[in-house]
Amino acid sequence: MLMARSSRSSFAAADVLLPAAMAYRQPCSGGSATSSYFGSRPAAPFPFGTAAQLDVFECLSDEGGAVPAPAAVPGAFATPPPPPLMPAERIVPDAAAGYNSHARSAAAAGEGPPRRTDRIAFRVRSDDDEVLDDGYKWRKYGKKSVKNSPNPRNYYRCSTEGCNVKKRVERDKDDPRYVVTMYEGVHNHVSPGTIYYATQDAASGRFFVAGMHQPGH
DNA sequence: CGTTTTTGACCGGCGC
DNA sequence: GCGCCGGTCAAAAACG
Repeated sequence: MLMARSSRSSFAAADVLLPAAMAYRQPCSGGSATSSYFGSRPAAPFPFGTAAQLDVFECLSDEGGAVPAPAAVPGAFATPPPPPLMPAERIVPDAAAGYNSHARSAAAAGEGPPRRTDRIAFRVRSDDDEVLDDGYKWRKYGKKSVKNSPNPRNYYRCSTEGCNVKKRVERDKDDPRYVVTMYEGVHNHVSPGTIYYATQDAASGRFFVAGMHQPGH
């Protein structure tokens, strides 16, 4: 079967600015593009452009459920999954519930204290592509149809060695124009296509994290 | 030729 | 205990 690979998401009109961690995806040809399962049409070179319509519907952790958006990383490394900088436009209870359920299972699976994981779910407007290209390189390792959705759920793992970040992607059952992406874990490396650096404002002491695409990469 | 995708099987948790 | 369900594995195929 011929699969379209390395196609990129093209999203509808922008509503919300994307978090810095994912806002700048370089259109580097020939590599490191997030693999795509459903997408098959040519897409914009910049999947996000400057922004995309995005719903961050919940940020979950094993410690106490919903947590506020992760603080910006005041350094250049250990870039977290795309942090929700914007308030949720809409809560998607089913998907969040499913994720909570999984969190419980994961915690119960091992003995001892529940492991700390960072879980974030996004809901992104995407008419024709399933995969949210966030600058990391993902390897698909599973696909499963889920009970309450006509759409299959796809499982991805960060293909960088030693990085155990996972994400699952499924189309919103209530509104097929949206794609729900759930991240689990924190990358222990920099995005392959992106350099992040931080500068500190002398006056306020605030850090500004910027993403720049690496020249020639 | 190395990497990624595909897909059915397998496994563990949970509810009944 | 059993069946359902979601998540992962792994071998083969496909792709660049």
